[in-house]
Amino acid sequence: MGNKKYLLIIESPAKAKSLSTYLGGEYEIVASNGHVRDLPKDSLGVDEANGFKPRYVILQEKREKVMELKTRARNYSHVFLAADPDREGEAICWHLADILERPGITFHRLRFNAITKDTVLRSIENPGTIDMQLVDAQQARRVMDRLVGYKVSTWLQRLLGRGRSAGRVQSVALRMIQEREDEIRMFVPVEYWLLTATFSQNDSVFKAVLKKMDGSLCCRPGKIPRNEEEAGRIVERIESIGDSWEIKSVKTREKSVKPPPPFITSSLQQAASTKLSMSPSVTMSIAQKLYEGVTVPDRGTMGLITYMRTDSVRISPESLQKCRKFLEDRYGREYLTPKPRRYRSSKGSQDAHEAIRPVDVELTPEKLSHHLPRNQLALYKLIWNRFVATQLRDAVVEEVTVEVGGGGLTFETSGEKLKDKGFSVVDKGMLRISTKLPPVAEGKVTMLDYGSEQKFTKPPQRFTEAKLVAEMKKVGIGRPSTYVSTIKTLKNRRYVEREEKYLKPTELGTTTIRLLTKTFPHIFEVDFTARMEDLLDSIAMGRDTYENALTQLTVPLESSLADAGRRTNALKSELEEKTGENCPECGAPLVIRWGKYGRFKSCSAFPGCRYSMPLEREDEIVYSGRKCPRCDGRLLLKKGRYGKYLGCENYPKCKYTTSIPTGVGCPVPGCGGELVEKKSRKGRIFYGCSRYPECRYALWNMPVDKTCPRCGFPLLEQKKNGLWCPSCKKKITEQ
DNA sequence: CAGTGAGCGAGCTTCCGCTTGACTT
Repeated sequence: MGNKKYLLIIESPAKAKSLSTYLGGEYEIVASNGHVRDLPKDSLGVDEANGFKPRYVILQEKREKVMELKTRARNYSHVFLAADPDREGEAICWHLADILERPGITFHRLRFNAITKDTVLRSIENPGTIDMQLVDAQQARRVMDRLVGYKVSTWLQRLLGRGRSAGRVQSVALRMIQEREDEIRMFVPVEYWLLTATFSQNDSVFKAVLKKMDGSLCCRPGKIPRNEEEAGRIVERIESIGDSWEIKSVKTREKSVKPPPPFITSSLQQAASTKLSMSPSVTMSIAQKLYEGVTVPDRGTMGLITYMRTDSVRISPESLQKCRKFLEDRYGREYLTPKPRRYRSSKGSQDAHEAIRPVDVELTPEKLSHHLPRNQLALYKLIWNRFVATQLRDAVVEEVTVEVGGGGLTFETSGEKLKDKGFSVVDKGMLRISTKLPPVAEGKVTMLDYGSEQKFTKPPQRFTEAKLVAEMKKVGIGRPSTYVSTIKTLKNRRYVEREEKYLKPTELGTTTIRLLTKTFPHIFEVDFTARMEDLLDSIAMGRDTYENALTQLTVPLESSLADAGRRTNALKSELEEKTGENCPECGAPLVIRWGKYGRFKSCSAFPGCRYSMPLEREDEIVYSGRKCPRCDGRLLLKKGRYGKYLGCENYPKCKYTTSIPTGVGCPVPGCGGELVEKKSRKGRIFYGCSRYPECRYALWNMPVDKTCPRCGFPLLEQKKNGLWCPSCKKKITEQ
């Protein structure tokens, strides 16, 4: 205390640390660690009859923190509240002021959206007051989520057992996963054929695809040829043309490619997923470490990146200047864009933070390479590259399109060539270029070869976690701080499962979302959140009131709830599957119902009769008549933490387990084992020998049908080395 | 790149959004 004059409260401890370097000894800086007060957990906490008045309680886990804040605040008559300059931040400030209020204390609201000395000092010279309209908008958001969440979850639990949940965000996310699944299921592949030919001109050889026949497009879905017969007829026509093929045109077109915008939470998760195979949750925890900082020799401990939970692509002017200076020194002025390239944030963005960028461009990934763990370095590099690329000039790609004609048929091929590296000078991988074409010119060509290929249109892919986040961001549900936890909730509730890296709905998930969309058609759709956001904006702008907006928003909810209440029993019996069996105790029909742990067989006379029986589950299915090699018991298909496996029926007497056989023998000569499906610690499926650890043969994909040219040993396919012989311990290059 | 296992249940837990450490899953 002593020399301190003011108390300043901010959300994050890491920000508190940086602030203390800018503000002199007059300020005592404390972090609130996010929200400190919320609606009570164990009751609705909203007085609907009284203007939706909320009742708040101190968060259990923040009791100590609030005590600390109160004690500290006692020493000051001026308290600065510096939570993020957005809706949630405003509410945090108001809750804090409400808690710390006492005679003789004055609160000042600070708003800065980048932690630089300039912005912080400027905002401290012009402090404001708490914006109650913005606070009301947040309260309306909070209360609406509570009303939807608790009321619908309670109803859902009557149908599907305890623990089930529904919410404005999670249920729409589940719906997106389900709708994608439905599309895949409904998908009808369309057959089409590609007619290809290889041509040569002087020393150049290239492959082209038939594109037009007698002036109309072909070789694509819905066009001719649609089957083998039609393809055959075109092949005949190609043959009849003989050697009168000619390159009709060689067109070149230059296109410039802009660098992608700097990272925000969702795009960082997406890029880390595709380029580094990191899940969104892993990405966020690594990013958190980079943000909190690492110790760099000679520079002490410092945060390496700006805040990682952001939806803004804004870049602070200071860092922009520094970045451009750095790039000028490194690559020369000509590599820079003439004017700084700026990006505009999308609609619905709250813009409280900057984009995710390196705090100091001078700290290049190379400089840090010995001070960071590998995964942190990889993520930092991704962020650093993406940031500096924004200030570099466009790349230029030359696209060459070649048309070969003969007798009414036109073949086409194209290739790309990099004319100007532009921004990709920092990382080649930022630009994807298709293959080059050899040099050709208009005039005669020879057809060396031709053929036809059967193709089918492909169904859309399931969402990866990162793709789901990208989609949520696109439609405006969820926030940077909640993307990961929403997915986690869907998994915890057993609504979705991960298969490989893709999300798919479980039976429970499908049942749940069907019930919800049917019963609450206006709540669990993307438009509901959009409408809510519009109303929240109106509150913030003073065009509407808290109570009015909530009244409007609860109309569709209440009418659906009333309807749901009336239909509960009907829906409940609809969900009950008949078994055709009768209860052994009372003779009433047996039905399948949903319980806490999934479906089970129950007497329809419940609660009069309490007979119940577990369903025959997957783990009770005998797996293809295989016997346990230790005790001759039957092997059962089980589901464990690491996926499916086979276990002996005599468990726990016999603890034999093995993985799922593939029916393919182990290729190691004289081994006699069989390849089985396994899951690595990271969850990836691979195939290994059933005689492990005596035989250590293993591979990522199903056996490659190749043997070592030196010793005849079956080859492994390795990501790093390609084909690799485990016997010679050498990399094999294919001939 | 290598592990795995319970016998319940049908109404009292559930939401979204801010932040990090917390110990026993």
